[in-house]
Amino acid sequence: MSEDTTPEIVLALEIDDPALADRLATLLGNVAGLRLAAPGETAMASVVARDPRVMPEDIALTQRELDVLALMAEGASNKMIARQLNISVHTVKFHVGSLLDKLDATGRTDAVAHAARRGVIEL
Amino acid sequence: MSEDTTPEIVLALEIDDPALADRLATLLGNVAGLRLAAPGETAMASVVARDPRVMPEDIALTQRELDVLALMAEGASNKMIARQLNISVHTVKFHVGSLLDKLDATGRTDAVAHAARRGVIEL
DNA sequence: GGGAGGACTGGCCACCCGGCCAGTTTCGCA
DNA sequence: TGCGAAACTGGCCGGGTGGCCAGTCCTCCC
Repeated sequence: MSEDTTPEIVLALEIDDPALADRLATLLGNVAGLRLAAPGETAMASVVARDPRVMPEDIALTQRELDVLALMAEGASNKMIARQLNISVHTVKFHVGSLLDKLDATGRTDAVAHAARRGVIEL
Repeated sequence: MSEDTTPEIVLALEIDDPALADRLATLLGNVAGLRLAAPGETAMASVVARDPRVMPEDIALTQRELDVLALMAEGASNKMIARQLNISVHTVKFHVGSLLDKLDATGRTDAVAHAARRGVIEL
């Protein structure tokens, strides 16, 4: 069938590491049906670095901590989280405390930022 | 040098759109020197969707607000921000208030999350 | 010269946050 | 069967946060 519909995928490279970026550009540049985005062009998808700094899973958050963390990322207060999860504010504080500890954060804002950086949560 | 170090690039697909993900998987699956990551495998880079929310600067934050925002994302308290920027805590609160307003956030955590989502700051 | 906006500062105050102490139940596992 | 981990709850309290009021300096622009 003729490819007049040309479902060509435009990919952007967003890689800091020059070496890796170069290799990717070389490899991806020769793939039919795929094109690297021109500077400033709007791409359909991007290739981003998945840096090797402490990958998740070694953080080991409990399910409940994940619940609390997700609501924290929404900007919810302890009171709101308590209401949402049907637990007391004290319990929320308990989980928040564990999160600050495990994520090595100084406060809830820092905790959310750290978690997002490590891919534990998605903003 | 010989290629015993096998510089094979491991790519992860993090695309929500099933159609796009499928096409990418097909295209990228046949590229020599490149491999798609197995589920759970640590990838060197990821292919992510470049959603159309082009993050325009319609938010219009002042330079000072950006300064404060950046430090907020680091988990800094108002006091720390004041010290860092050599201004009073009151002024920091003033800027934080403007930030909450402009970013439509309920608190500093929410503000940082919103800003990160819109690409105003990088975590 | 007068207005508008930005940056900056102060006081005051209700509320929230995080850390400390203490306790309970439930569950899985050795 | 006992023991640890997880989840849950309470009181207390110092300090942080955010919203309100007020004001002073600038600079840019009509």
